[in-house]
This record gives sequence, structure tokens and C-alpha cells, in this order.
Amino acid sequence: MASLHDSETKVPSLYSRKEKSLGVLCSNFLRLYNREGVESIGLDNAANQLGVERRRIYDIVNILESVGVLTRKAKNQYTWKGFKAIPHALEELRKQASTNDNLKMSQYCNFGTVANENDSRGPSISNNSNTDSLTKTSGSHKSDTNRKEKSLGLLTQNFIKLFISSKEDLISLDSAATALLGDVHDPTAMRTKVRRLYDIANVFSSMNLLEKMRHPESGKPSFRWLGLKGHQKTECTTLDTNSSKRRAFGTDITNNDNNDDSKRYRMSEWSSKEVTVAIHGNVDIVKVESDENLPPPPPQRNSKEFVFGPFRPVGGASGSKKSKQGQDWENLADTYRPQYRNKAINDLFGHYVEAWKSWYVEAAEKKHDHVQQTVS
DNA sequence: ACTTCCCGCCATTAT
DNA sequence: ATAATGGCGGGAAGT
Repeated sequence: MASLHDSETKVPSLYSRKEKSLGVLCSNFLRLYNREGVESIGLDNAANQLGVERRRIYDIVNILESVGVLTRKAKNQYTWKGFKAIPHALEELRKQASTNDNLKMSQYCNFGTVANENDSRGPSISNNSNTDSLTKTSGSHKSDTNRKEKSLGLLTQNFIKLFISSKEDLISLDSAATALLGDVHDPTAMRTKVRRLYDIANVFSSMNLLEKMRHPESGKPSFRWLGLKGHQKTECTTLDTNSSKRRAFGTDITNNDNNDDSKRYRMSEWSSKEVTVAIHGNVDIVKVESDENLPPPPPQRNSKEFVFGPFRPVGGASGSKKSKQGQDWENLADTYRPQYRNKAINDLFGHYVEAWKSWYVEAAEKKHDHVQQTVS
């Protein structure tokens, strides 16, 4: 038994990979939580609000935690620290970077194809005794070794260290991967490492911490670390100075959907009330963390066609994970069908620029964070 | 063809 | 055992 009523009416493909990039997801994530009042983030809630699978949230969260924007509080719970925490995190990384001096970032200028692999010198970055809080919860288990060493979080920090301690400010991901890999000359490992770096680079680009550009001479795609100064005093009042090249997240995404016409998912207005809530309603979402009663949503009211991020296969080929509250699936599938998923996506026009101003100002204050639990 | 990198299988680790 | 995390790399979209 299997497919019964499946119409192969595969729409040519209205699917756009770019709309689902980690960069866009990160922008949405930030837009969703970077508001006053937010101080706790529930992963379930985040996944629902953003309309993505859990796995993706882990990616975002791990990277953001690497720069201090978030910290793990407990299972399924993260504490929002905000952009203002970035300076300190970066400072820590800088110190660590100078501590372990060997950052062999010599010339990895490979021209041609295979190129030379004569180096193999320099264990590069392999920090261990991190005073940083990134490491995690209760630990003390000696077993954590290997797994954590390959974590996205650590890779992210090392990636940053590479930039801030390198003489060159333009680094290609290949170079970075080589440096970060130490001496392992394994093509497979290399490819995987590069994949991860792309992930990281994309979210940092969306935060304007990094900028993608082609290297003047070699023409190879590279990244430049913008870090803090990338924004704060960029003269011009509003609007960032960044000239959206081709792939800039944040503000641009708006035009993204404006592409042609057939963009099914009603992105037009997804409920005016929701917009209102999102804009100035005091983050209602924050308190929802507990119940997370957002129903898993089968957005398609028609036959089969994923719209935009509707994962959560209710009964697909894979073993469906049944939700504890799977009572009204059918019910809400038709009768009740709010707009949780890409709601944030529509909120694209919010510029995060102001956020930068905020945290920068507060950074000067260096105010000790006070834990204030809003009444739930 | 090559580059970028989303998706989700499934190993690990926490409960 | 189940749930939460998160490596990892196949392979498809994008250039």
C-alpha cells in the first residue's frame, strides 16, 4: 500500500532554493526575536513560527550562539542576548586567537586545479580549554571529545578567528577549509568542511558580519569580515551602505517574491491582524513557548504541493512523528488554518540596521544583564 | 561543468 | 525507551 491518489501534477517548479537558505532563515529568526521583551526562545516555537524543520533551527541557533546572540538555557530553551552581546563574544575570540598563535594562513593561492599540497604544517586552530560559555551544559563528561570538536559552533568560532587574525581580509572558503582542517588532506573531509562554511558564511552575511565578494585578481569568490565596524558609524543615516550585490539578504528579500507573478503561496497579506501583532504587539510568541500549541500545518488545501516550508510530513513515507496533540489534525487542516509558517517571511522589510545601533550603544554601557522573567 | 548548499537520514546524547 | 541534538554528505538548484 502506498500511493493511491497521487497526481503527478508536479508544478514545473515554483520551488526556489534561495528562499530557503539559512541566510534568509536567519534574517527571519532575528526579525522575530530581536525585539524588546524577548528573552526566551523555545525551539519548537521558533520552528513553527519560521516554518522550518527543527534541524534548521539547530543550525541557526548554534551559529548565533557562537557570537553570543544566544545562549542555551535548557532543553529546548535558549536565552536571547541580542546583538549587544556580539562585541564581547568577538573580543573573547580575539583573545583566544592570539593565544594559540599558530594560524597558518600563508598563501593558499592555488591556481589551476589540483594544485600543490605541500604544506601540511600547522595544526592550526584547535582550541580546547575554552573559557567561553559556548561549551555547554553540565558537562564534565570526558566523552564529549570528538563530537564537540566538530561542532558547527566551534567551527564557526574558528572561522571567525581565522578572519580576525589573518593579515588578509579576503578569504575564500577553500582556503578557510584548508586552514581549519589542519593537516587532513582528505578531499571528502574538505568538501564537507566547505559545505559547513557555506552555511556559516550565509548566516553571517545575512547579519552583515561578513560580506561576499570576488577577489580582485583571482576572481575567486571570497569573504571579507565586516564585524563590528561594518555598521555602526557608516555615516549615512538610515539604510546600510552595503550595495546589495546580487545576493543580499535582509532588505532585498522583499523583491525576491516580487519576481513574476505565479508565486502561489499567498504572501500578499497573510492576515492583517497577524501583521499587527508581529509589528507592535508585544511579542506574543515569547510566552507561547510553553504550550507551543501551534498546530502542524498542512497548508495545502489542495492536493499535494508543498508550498513553502511545510515540513512535518504528517504521514509521508517516513515514519511520521506523532505529535502529542494530534487530535485535531484533520480538523484544523481544513477548518482552522492560520498562518504560522511563513509569516515571518513576509515581514522582510524590517531593517535590522537599527538593531545594530541599539546594541552598540548598550555595549558602551556594559550593563550587567538582569534577569527578568516576564510573567507567563 | 563547477559552485553553492538544502534536505533529511541516522548516529549521538540527553531525559 | 523516547526525545533532543546535530554530524554529514547526496545530489539538485544556481551560475
